[in-house]
Amino acid sequence: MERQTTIKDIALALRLSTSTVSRALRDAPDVGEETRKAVKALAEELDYQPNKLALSLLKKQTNTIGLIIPNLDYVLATMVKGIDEVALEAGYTVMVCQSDESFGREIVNTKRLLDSLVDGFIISVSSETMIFDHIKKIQQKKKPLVLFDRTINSITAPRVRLDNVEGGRIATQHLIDQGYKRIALLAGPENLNISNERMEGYLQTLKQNKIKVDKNLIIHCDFNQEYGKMAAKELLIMKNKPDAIFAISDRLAFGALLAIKETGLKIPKDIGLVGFNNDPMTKLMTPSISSVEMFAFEIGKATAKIFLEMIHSETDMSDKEIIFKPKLFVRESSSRI
Amino acid sequence: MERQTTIKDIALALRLSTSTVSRALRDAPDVGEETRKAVKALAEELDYQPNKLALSLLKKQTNTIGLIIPNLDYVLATMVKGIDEVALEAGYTVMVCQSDESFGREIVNTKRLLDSLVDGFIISVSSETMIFDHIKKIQQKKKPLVLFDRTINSITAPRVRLDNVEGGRIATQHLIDQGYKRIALLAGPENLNISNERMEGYLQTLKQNKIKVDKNLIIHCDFNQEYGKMAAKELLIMKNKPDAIFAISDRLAFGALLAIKETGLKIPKDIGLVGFNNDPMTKLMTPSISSVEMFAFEIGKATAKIFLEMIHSETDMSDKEIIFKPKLFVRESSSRI
DNA sequence: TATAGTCATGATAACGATGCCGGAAAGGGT
DNA sequence: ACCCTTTCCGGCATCGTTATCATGACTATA
Repeated sequence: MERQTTIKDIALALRLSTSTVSRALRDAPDVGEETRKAVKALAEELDYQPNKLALSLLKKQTNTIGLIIPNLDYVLATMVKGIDEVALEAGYTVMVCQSDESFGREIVNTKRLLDSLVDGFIISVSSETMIFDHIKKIQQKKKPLVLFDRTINSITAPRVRLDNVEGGRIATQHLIDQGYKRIALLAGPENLNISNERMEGYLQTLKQNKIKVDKNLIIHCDFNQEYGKMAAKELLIMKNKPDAIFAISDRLAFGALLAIKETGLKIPKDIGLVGFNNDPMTKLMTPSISSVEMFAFEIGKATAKIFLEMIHSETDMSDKEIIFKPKLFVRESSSRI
Repeated sequence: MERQTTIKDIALALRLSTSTVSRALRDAPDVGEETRKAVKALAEELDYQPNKLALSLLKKQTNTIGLIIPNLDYVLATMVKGIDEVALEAGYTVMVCQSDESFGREIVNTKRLLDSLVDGFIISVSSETMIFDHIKKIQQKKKPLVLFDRTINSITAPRVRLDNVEGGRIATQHLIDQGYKRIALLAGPENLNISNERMEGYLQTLKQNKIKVDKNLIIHCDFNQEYGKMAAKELLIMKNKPDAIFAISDRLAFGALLAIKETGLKIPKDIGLVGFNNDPMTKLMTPSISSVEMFAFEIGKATAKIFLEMIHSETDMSDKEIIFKPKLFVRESSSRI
């Protein structure tokens, strides 16, 4: 590791004080025109780069955002891209940590990021997370915190998310409109808000349409193809089996698709299927799968913007909430009219 | 942002010097048993966390790895996971930057990471990158550098990658074994090693099997479903069209699958298809797509391990190269015997 | 009893940069 | 000739930590 040229080197070479060099480089007013030029020329020549560590230590600011996410699937990767784009633009670097859906790792991650003195946090919690002490600790230290996608009600912080209830609603209503009567729900982990909200939309819509809710048609499982397939199989061997499945995530829908194919049922004639996330893969499946778009990239960008606002303004934003409206993309898997 | 408790606070409270406190906390030998206990107790009480910035400044070491990748698709996300796991274990934090397949952004990213004084770099280049000055600059500064997946021949640095020639070979041989005669190649961007190596395997295998190479059957395009679909269409409207397609990545294969379906050709009877990466989605397509597994997670882990070795040992490792052997997973899209 | 050798601790410099204060030199006005 | 302002620059403290050296007290040894 080569020694970096420092302000001191320049000062020494030019017989100036470090103060003057510092001022010259930052275009401060109190510097003679000639010295300024000389300093800049030498800095250029020696490829001088200010040492960010020294600056961060002094200013108590690292220009770094700690981002904690449960995994890197299509949706999250897209959100990360949005966050990254806005953050970079504003001169911030993002440190991404995957909790891998594990509560323990999420805690370790927050601790590490806290230790490395990030300026703040952007978090989407793991599916295991039910205790929030680690998140409260962030707030105790008065670090800016924004929650996104998988938000938490018991934490007071700005949040950016989809209107998941509405998402559940439009998906369910669409299935009803297509004439499906017994609509099953492949729900996600029970403690996640996004699961419960989408389920809420599902329940509301059934009620509005005077369809009785059958609890046997609701199955909770982790966001994973295999589990999706198993859960769907369970549904399909029921005596009074569903004629449609609303999967709370496309990955579950993919699993369900496999299960349905194995039973030999025809989609969308015998059974309808709607997913969630609008993963590009939904278009490619046979049949293509209807899905709810959640504008992941936009959510990412909005999240980063709020974070930056929080950093730069002093006003309390803890009750700020940005909610995106979902949009259903209808494809073959649910078009039988 | 709350003021963190420092070593000075503890020293002041206990009427000790900062030196003593520092020693006590680090379990250095020259400290009285009682003072050590007192210091540790107070540190615990005040929730003292050593300031990493100050340490980094002093030690000229940030325990941070700069990771530059072209995107976050399935393969890269998996590799990142592998890198992350090993790095975290060793006390390193990874700063992930996406170049988004753009040469310009790759340069900006290296610059930023260089500025933030990461301890070294792990890079997989963008598909646009053909000039490597920014990478050479990293080496000039004597920062450890490991290339992975998409490696570069003209840069002397340890690399971890798949045996892509072999990957091309087994895919092609498999198609030949299944009786396909006119095998087309959906190649990636022309300047990427992985493209050319997989193509090399394809060409070698054709020759070994005494099949004449038809250049019209080779189409280069970016890693993107849409392009894959377009390219495949081009192939399928040829007068003397292929009876099999080997796509250099699963995303291209997905596109090709769509194109084939639109023409009404039957897979695998009329036309065979093999992809690359063994994306979990290949299993879910109808028909399921044969694909070459590239052990992304293992490549990620190996990459991080080499990086750590480079950091910790002084020996020159620039000629180290770890090559993983690919494995073909045969599925419906190419099983016609 | 003098001397060397522990042991526990303190003082100081250093990492690289900035911010504040103070001072010299030059110039202008009366 | 004096004072005041402006211009330009240096010195010092600071951020939080560790490393090195110095110091003082006490113990063991001859």
